Amino acid sequence: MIKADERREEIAEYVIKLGQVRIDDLVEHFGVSRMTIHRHIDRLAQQGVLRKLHGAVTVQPSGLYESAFRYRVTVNRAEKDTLARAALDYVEAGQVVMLDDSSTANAVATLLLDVKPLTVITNSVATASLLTNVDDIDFICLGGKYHGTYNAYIGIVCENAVAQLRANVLICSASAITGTTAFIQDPNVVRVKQAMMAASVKRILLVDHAKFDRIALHVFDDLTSFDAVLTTEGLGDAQAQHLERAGVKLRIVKTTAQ
Amino acid sequence: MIKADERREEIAEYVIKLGQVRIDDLVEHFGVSRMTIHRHIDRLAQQGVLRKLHGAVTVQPSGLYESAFRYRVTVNRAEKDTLARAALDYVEAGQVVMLDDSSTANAVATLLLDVKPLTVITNSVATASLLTNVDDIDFICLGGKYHGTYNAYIGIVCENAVAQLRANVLICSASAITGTTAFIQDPNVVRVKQAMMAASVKRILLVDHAKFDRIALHVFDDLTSFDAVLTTEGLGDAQAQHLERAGVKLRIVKTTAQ
DNA sequence: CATATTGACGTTAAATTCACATCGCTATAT
DNA sequence: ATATAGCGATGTGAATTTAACGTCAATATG
Repeated sequence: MIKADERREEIAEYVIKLGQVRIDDLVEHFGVSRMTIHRHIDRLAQQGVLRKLHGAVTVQPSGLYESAFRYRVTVNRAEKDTLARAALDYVEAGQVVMLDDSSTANAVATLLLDVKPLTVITNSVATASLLTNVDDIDFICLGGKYHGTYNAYIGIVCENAVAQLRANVLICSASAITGTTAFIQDPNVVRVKQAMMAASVKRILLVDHAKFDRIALHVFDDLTSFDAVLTTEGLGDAQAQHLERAGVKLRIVKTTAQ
Repeated sequence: MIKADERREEIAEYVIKLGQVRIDDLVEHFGVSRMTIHRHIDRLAQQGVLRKLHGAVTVQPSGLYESAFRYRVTVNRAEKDTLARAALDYVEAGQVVMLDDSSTANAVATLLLDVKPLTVITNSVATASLLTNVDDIDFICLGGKYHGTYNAYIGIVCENAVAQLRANVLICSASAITGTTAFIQDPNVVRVKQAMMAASVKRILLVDHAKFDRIALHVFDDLTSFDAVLTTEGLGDAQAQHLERAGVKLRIVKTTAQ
């Protein structure tokens, strides 16, 4: 288990060093079976470190080191993946999808690689580097002032850019939920997200259950504004019923053992 | 897929070396069918590396292939560095600097890391990843539709973003120069660059001498619109004098042996 | 008109996935 | 202490999918 993680890290470093490597080279270099290499790079690709081609793997275009070592940090990855997979139900090929700068939305982006063709819009740098140079995905980056804390572009430039666009569906997250209100910590981020809400026909909110009964500094929006609020198991039945009575389109996604 | 990539690279090198090659020669030289050669060069032409004639292929006449990211030749690296170093004379700490998506401007960005504090604006993905998370550099990314050929964001979203900003100095490049006119291959790129011109107080153009006496599809601007036009040694004296008489603020930068 | 180019289709070779077997380790019960 | 059940990582070979290329007919070009 630890050994596999280390092996993956070795593979990632090797690929990052060479930029692009053939699968057979990896097989030879690491002296394991082709199947094992596939399993490793599948996982690395899912984490957004590498990209799988046919017969070869490449590194993600930008943010190399960062993403190379980010895959260790993976907080709540299983829950994020679960939510992300469920979010795919709201996306169809050919649509315009807007993603915010949350790590949950980034998880959705990795899955969107299989829902082509698609136009994707985001202000997240991590998501941007996932989606550049993907065939059959038109990618539009929302510019703005770079903010390292969020690894995203925000500010008035970003808000104005959003206002010029329209998406079929917005997939986003929030910092905290209390009652039927979603909160965000940073006021500038709130403005960007609100602009995204206004620019999207359908709006999906992804929040793991741990975000409930907590507050953050700024009000983002009411849960009833969303066409679906997806959360993970662990929300009390009473609370779930209360939300549904208040008109929230709640959907509790069961964690799928995979 | 990887094999085809390598084959395409071979073809590109072969054509670049010979300048112009007949399709049948490629068929014979690589020992594959005519259809396959066509498919390869179609893709290379789409990437802007080659140009298709009837029965033959040539290299893209305007040096566009330099910016096709995979084929960005490192031959002119020294000249770009020379120009970039000279461009630093026009930047002071504390200013707002705008950079276009040229590889020359990207070279400037690497040097800007030592001129802090600074605010930098660009639409180049390569430059963006250079400047994120640098202390004392405020970075603003110009969003827009991602274009893999230039590895940059362009389009109307980008133009509008530029229009919201003002920079002390713009540092940019062009595809080709004829007389006192600077050209760019892609019309959408032209619009972004023109917006950048309008948004900057001072404008600096960096072009190596090989760009002179060549044309590209679209007019960018007149050389007299720039506050300085920097180029490398190799421009004829007569031509230099002619440009200066026409009012171009020309500066020929000597290559520093380093 | 001759030749170049494109498009549709089939073939082949290769890569990838899938189902299943094995191995090694750990935890737990006897 | 030993046995053994469980889990994860790995390997194997067949089945499936995908990419690359060639052929030929239809179309476009000079």
